Amino acid sequence: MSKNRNGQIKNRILAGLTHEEYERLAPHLQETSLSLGTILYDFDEPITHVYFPNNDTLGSLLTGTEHDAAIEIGVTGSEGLLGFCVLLGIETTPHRVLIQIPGTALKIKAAVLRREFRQGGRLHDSVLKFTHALFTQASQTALCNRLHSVEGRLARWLLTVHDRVESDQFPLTHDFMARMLGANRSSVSLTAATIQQAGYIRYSRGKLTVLDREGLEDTSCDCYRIVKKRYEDILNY
Amino acid sequence: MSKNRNGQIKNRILAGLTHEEYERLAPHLQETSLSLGTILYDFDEPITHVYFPNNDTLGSLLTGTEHDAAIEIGVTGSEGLLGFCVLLGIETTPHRVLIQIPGTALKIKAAVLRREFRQGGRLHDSVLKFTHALFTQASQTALCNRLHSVEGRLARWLLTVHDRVESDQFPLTHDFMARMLGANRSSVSLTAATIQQAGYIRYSRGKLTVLDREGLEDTSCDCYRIVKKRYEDILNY
DNA sequence: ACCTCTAAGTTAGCTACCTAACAGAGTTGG
DNA sequence: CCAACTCTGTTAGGTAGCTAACTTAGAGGT
Repeated sequence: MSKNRNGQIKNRILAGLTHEEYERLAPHLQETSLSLGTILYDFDEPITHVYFPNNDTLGSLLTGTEHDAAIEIGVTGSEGLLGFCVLLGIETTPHRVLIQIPGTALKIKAAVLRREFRQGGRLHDSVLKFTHALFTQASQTALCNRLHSVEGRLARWLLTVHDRVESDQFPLTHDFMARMLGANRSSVSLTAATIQQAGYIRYSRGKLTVLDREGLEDTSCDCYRIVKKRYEDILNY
Repeated sequence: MSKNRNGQIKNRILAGLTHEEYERLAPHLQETSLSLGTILYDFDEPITHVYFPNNDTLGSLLTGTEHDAAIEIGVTGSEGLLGFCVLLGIETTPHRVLIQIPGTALKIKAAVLRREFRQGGRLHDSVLKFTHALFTQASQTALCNRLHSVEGRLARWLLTVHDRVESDQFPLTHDFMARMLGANRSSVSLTAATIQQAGYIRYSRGKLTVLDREGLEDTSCDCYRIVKKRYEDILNY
């Protein structure tokens, strides 16, 4: 259990709580492992539990319609929490949340967390800041989806994922990336091949390795840099 | 001044406050008229004042980069407030906010509003619900920008604007719509002509009239309906 | 009545990306 | 070791919407 000593808490929101706040929540936090592809929440479903990802885990927030495949509007790792919107005053979520990089998280009942949130302390403030950061991510994605090429978007996306996991290698197929980006699988294959030929990444049958972040940053559209800067400013990285 | 009697308050957040809350804020609220094209906030600028639009006024939230023109990620009318993110724990905004339909709003110092927000009453809860609603709007726009045609997006956008103003007619040029949608002006002109020929709208030199909402709803992508439903659920319309 | 501006109509040519295949290569399981 | 499956490579053909013009038409000012 990553509890008790603050240094061992792998989630940044939990790590930022006061001792008293943490002690109130600790008895209710339960370490859970989240496997690849798990759908934690789905559109308009009620949220009963909230998850604080550790720094090996990544969740994707997706938006959809009845006729379209769902596409990603943002990702959350150990800098935030999954299911945040249950704290904003409504019990359902407008997003599907998918475990993109498997790992562990601390799970808590929504009602318990809401009670602590209502106290208005550090938890409250951190959650609102995180919400703000995630909002900027979604906003920038809206622009990016409209104006930027598959190549720029793919590089941005890889950097965003890489920032949130411990390893340079993670499980990822072209098909999955295409679905997240709302692009065609063949377009992603062509683009990924280009990026691989440039030596920035290597991949094979669902395992992707980041080799050259600088190269990816040059390939990415500006959105990566913009969102990263805002995250730093808002969350005091 | 739309003060004192609750029935006269044209902004839904203010109208939903308790009598005590409203009385605390009232001395600090100042009615202001906002003219077309005013930029209330710009990227990464500090927010000193927050605005509660009356139901004749509409603000656009834009996202941008250095190299691209700014595009819209959502709109806010009398259901919300402009400058909400100053309440989420950081003084700057990631959005440019532009007055799209001119009208009036109640203006208040950010510091005063923040103090009331921290009390944790109705204002607090309403602002968070509004934030949630706006988040769903931005998320859906991210999908819409990626997957839907100019025609669907334009119809969606017209309905979204129309929902938030009193009149069927409002000032709007093709060029402006194109910039909001992140589309080309000529594409918008072609599409607008089609919609006009169908009898759903009429326009001339910057004045647009909505003639047939049902027609527009048929032309729009699903995003309009989805976001409208979520707004109703979240804000209890 | 004329000039100037801004809004909207229109067109030709281009391109990034999509759709829809099929092929090959690695991986897993019986 | 073979079958079945998953992941990636690749290609041909189509198209929505872009770029970049030029044209036409109201509206306002002098």
